[in-house]
Amino acid sequence: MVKNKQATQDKLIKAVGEVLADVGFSGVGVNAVAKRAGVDKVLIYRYFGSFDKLCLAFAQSADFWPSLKELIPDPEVLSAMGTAERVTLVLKRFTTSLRKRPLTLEVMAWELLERNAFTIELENVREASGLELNRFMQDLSSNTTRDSTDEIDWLAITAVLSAGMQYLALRARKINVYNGIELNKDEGWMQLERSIETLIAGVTT
Amino acid sequence: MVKNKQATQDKLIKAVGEVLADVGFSGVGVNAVAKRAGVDKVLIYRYFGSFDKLCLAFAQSADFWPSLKELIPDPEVLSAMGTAERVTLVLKRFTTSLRKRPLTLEVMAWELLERNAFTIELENVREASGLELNRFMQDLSSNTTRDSTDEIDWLAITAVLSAGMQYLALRARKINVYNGIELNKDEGWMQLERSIETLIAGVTT
DNA sequence: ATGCAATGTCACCGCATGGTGATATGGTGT
DNA sequence: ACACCATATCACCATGCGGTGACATTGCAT
Repeated sequence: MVKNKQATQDKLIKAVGEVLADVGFSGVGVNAVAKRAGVDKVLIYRYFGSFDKLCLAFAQSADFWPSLKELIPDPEVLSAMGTAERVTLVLKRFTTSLRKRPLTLEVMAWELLERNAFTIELENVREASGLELNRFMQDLSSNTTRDSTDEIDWLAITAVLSAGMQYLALRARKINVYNGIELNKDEGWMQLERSIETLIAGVTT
Repeated sequence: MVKNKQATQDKLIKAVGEVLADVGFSGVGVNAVAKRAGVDKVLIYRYFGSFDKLCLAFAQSADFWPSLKELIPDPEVLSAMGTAERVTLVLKRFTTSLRKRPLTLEVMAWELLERNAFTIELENVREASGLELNRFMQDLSSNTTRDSTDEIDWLAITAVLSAGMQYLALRARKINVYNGIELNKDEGWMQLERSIETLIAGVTT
């Protein structure tokens, strides 16, 4: 038995993610996490105060949500595009980033059912990130030559489309088909991407 | 104490819905449902075999999912429209019908996290309903004069858009704002509907 | 009215959960 | 070497869960 507070804390935080990944949200609890960390559960209360606080620590530690620079590593490239192409590209990247994060998806699904430390924390990160992204996109737009797309409600349009891709990413975890689209195959997702292209392109013509 | 099998079964089935509505999915269990029905939980096992089967009975009893004739009570009106208007209208109706069903939304959210009697049954109903709807829409289209919209991937487009509205309906239960859209106000939803109009109209021009 | 199956009640089991107090053991400064 | 405090362990509690067997009551056919 080695005694090292920091290491134990880290083990606990890591264990939350592992349990979440292994057995899903329903298995995430004091006993399971402590067992997984190979540590007594009482340490959760000693070091984090409560289980919720531990969850919160985990939510802050991992990169749950696609960061701005993950979505837009190349602002100068984007700024050379028209609004439609730019929005399309970012939506695609957003979807891809999301699908790469099984833990985020698990918590996002959770978020639709319960409000707890996890979901509230993710919510905060997401809101901040969304605002940042919108601001960024607006800045890019204002640098672009003004065109016929100015009076379009991009906020609402991206809301519907990003919500759609999020929902499909969530469903894909459990169910393979939605409305005839095969969510378990890349072909299905390409089909969806093409739809987004078509939809957004149509708006600007 | 009155003895009436049928009445007791009905009480149990009804209680599932009440518990689900009151405390959400996490409270749905043998004990809570039996208590709510004012009946001993052993009767669940006697009459339904298992708790899952009771849930299944409930899922089948309620009108969980918008029926075809709820979405399209007026096929002759729709058949007089162009494809774009028709798809738009049905999508709007679909959204409205969904938002009126808090229990369905609860189970749909549940569905993204767990597969159980409830969610699997709803899944079946939904699949059947979706197929029926798609077939119906296709029939309507074939009655319409052929136009430039023929080669469009309507399946994928309606998938994205309906998925988006579903996700937003789910989120609206817990969180009031998404990407700047106020999901707790009718104005927000009208904004979303207008986006759908714009998007679909754009595709066909 | 009587007998008996159908219906409903109750008490209990094993198990897992979140949470806590007393206790043992390791690391560290003197 | 010792003492001491932070660190970690263990045993335990109350509670709620799904599930089951033994028992009481009702209603109905004879």
